[in-house]
Amino acid sequence: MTASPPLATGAVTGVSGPTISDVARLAEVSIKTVSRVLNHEPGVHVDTRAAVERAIAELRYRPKQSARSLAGARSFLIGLLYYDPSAQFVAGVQQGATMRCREAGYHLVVESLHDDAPDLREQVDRMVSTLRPDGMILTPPLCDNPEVLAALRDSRTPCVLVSPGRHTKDAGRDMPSVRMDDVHAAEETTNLLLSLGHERIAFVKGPSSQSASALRHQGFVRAMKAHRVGIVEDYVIAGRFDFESGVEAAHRLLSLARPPTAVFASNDDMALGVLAAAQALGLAVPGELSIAGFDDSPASGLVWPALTTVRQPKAEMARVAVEMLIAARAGDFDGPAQARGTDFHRVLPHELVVRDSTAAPATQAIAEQARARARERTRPKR
Amino acid sequence: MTASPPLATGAVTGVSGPTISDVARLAEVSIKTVSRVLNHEPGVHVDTRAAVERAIAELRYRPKQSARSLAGARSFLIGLLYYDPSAQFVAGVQQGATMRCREAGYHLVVESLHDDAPDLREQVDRMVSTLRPDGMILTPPLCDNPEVLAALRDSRTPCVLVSPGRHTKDAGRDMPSVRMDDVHAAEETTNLLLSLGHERIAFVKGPSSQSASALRHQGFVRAMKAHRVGIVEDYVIAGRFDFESGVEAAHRLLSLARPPTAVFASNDDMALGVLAAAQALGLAVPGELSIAGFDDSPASGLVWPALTTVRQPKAEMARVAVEMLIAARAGDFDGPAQARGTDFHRVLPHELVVRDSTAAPATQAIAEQARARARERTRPKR
DNA sequence: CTGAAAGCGCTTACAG
DNA sequence: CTGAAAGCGCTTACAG
Repeated sequence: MTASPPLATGAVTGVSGPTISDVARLAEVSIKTVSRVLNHEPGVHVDTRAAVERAIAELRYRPKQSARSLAGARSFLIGLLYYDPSAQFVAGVQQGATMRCREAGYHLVVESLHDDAPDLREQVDRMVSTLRPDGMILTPPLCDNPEVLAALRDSRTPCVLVSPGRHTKDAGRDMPSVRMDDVHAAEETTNLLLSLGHERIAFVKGPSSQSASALRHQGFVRAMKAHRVGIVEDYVIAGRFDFESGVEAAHRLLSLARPPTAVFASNDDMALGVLAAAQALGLAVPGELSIAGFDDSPASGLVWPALTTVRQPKAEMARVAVEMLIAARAGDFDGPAQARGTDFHRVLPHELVVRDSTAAPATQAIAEQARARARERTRPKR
Repeated sequence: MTASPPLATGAVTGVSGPTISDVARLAEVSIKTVSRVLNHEPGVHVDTRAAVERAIAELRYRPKQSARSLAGARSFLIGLLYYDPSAQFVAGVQQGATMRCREAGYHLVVESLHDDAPDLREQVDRMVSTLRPDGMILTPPLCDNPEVLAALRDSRTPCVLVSPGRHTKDAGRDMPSVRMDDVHAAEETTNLLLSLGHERIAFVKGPSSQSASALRHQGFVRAMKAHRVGIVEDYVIAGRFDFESGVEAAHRLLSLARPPTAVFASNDDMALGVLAAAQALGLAVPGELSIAGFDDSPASGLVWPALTTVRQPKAEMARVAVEMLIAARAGDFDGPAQARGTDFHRVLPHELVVRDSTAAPATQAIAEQARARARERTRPKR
């Protein structure tokens, strides 16, 4: 009811901002033409386009996501589903995804779901049906969860799986994916140890529930066989991808009559456990024991000595995932299905990060002596 | 044009799902009444409400965010702005925020912004005007960035600052905040070292650009003064909150004629650096040197010995932030301003995590000897 | 190359 | 306690 204060031309309600009509009025065209410019549709005269763009800039106009979403087929929202929030892996993926989304005018909605929540399907359903995201990015272990995949399939939401695992019957074989080559990376890491002169190389496996475990072990075996170096049964230990199981593995390995000169732990948390245990036992790393990890977690570069490890292309995988999602949007009802050509399943390059925890094995005498010392200190776990 | 196949009652287009009209029809009420039930408005007959809820359940109906957002004042979207994606701090905040959002029927949109991007304001503007989030959560250092704060203030978007720093003129003194008591936490940590018998306690400061630095240092000073223990000037080193500056600090401290028996590094990354350096110099931790950190980063529990540190209530702060945002929504135009009472600035309890890197100082003789040994090995940095 | 009309699925006043 | 109408700000067919 109060008279509005003098405002710049075209200014509207101070709070809700200019609309497409304001732009149309200023540019002296219809809202349909503004819409065409907004969506980069072809068939707009270059002068008209310029006029509209000028009006948009002058009014600082931004189309409202909710209006576009309600009227059209796109929501400009991409969902990221993950389980362990503290996981470095997710942080890297999220970083890549937000960057690529911003570039494309999309926004990233994140949801942390417990892998075995009773209402998991319900939670996924709710997100999809209320938000209508244009696509979903799934990280392990959710990208291997049949319940989650089924919910998403039913909703016809385009998905991209990042580092998915075993493709069982219910899994996302029919869904596009982005991954790195775990087998090859593990092979390279093993080759590094072999090339340093190690022959007594131990391997600490991950849990069988995670697909990366088998792949990394496979790479280890392949490299050893290629170099005709025997794999000692006692040198292959089952771990759980956590620090504690790395500690346990180290105790078992270092109390052997003939302990290994190098340990390849198939993720950094376990490698950190091996390192901690070795140091606690008085072994010098890498002088008396070489250790390699996998993941390039932040901690791997913060310990002493810094861990040799494998860097996963986390952000890159996410960027590619977002691109696949945006490309697959609209038009094709069965989304990804038709893209099933060359790049339905993408594999991105990784990087072997050689740092300070790996070196040539000490000469026989010194090494034996050191390990004997360690063995003495090893007490049976209670 | 083709005859639709037989479908269950009320079923609509397979892909877009049921609408509020479908629910209204099934419950034999108007859509307005369904809307009332959806929004938990009072003044709906209990029987009517029950009927509507039954219809909602039967149809598995979910209101569409975009339609609610376009028609109403809420978007059911909360934004989280952060800078460093790998930071453990952000991961904890995000975890708490997604959980609380889910409980409240909201969704979390994340945006990673570079603190000194040239188009920072533009980026914030774009997010706010296209998404119209009901609120924004800001983490350091963005919550202290005048440009970001100005953009948000202009857009009239309710904000909550998590762990904001110095309240300068342009800062968010007028915005609600959630934090922990850094001063008190640092005081407690110092008290722990003092109670173990340490008197020669060094302190590694953070960069002056970060507000936590001064607060933690203040807590250290307060504890030392309270116990009438002198603060040796050479024991207070300027760090940068990173691993490398921890290493440097350790080298400086351990090459002193009279080195400290304990080091309180004011964040974990620096404490990890001190630990690595000490171990590289052959010092036993905590036997010959006690080390305490701050943050409870994942790495702090993965090293050997595990670091004594302070756990910040990250997820809790985020939960509270989301609650403040939801509570402040609608009605009050100046949002948070009116809540300025008891809980405009909330302080949440932290936890001192005592682990294995702190112990009583070794007896004078042994300790001196150990440090002398270390001193010999210390080489001047080039 | 451009536009007028209808409609997406809700909430907001307003009326009863 | 309940509902009919209008409208949020866009895109979708469709027409010219």
